[in-house]
Amino acid sequence: MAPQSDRSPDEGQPYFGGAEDPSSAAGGGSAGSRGASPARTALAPRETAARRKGKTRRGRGKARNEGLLSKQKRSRRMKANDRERNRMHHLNSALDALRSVLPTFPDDAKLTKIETLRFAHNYIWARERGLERGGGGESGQLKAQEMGRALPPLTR
DNA sequence: TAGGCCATCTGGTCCT
DNA sequence: AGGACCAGATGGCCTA
Repeated sequence: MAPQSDRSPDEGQPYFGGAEDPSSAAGGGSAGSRGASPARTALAPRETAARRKGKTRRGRGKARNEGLLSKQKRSRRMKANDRERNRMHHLNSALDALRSVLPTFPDDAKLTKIETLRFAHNYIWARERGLERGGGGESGQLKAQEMGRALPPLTR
């Protein structure tokens, strides 16, 4: 995974002034393919595509009150944005770490965020059950497919 | 084209 | 005062 190094602090360009800010990169995220569907298994990360095109995710329009904000307020906002971005990157890193220990089928399938959380919950649940039954050891190693069958209440 | 997923921005709230 | 956390809004990318 690529923590913050993924994006330089400079990329947190202010957008107060303009609608489109080409200098800012698309987020250093994840995403791509999703679980079960075989068609979505080996896709290039979305961020790459976004960057290639030099697209930006900037702009919400809402508080785009150009120049109305005081300099101090603006700089505070920019800093807050930066922190928020980093915070989310940390969160995503943790999610990636979680993904990496979960069995998926096919192996290279990438779970979405919500799928990762739900699957982790199910996985823990299933393993606990396995241990309870004295299976322990290798029998506790559930395959992703099996996980799909014996799912606890929390599924979608 | 619609729907899903995601990154980012933003303002509010709570905490230190 | 400033940082962390959160949820809503927005818009881009991708797949069916």
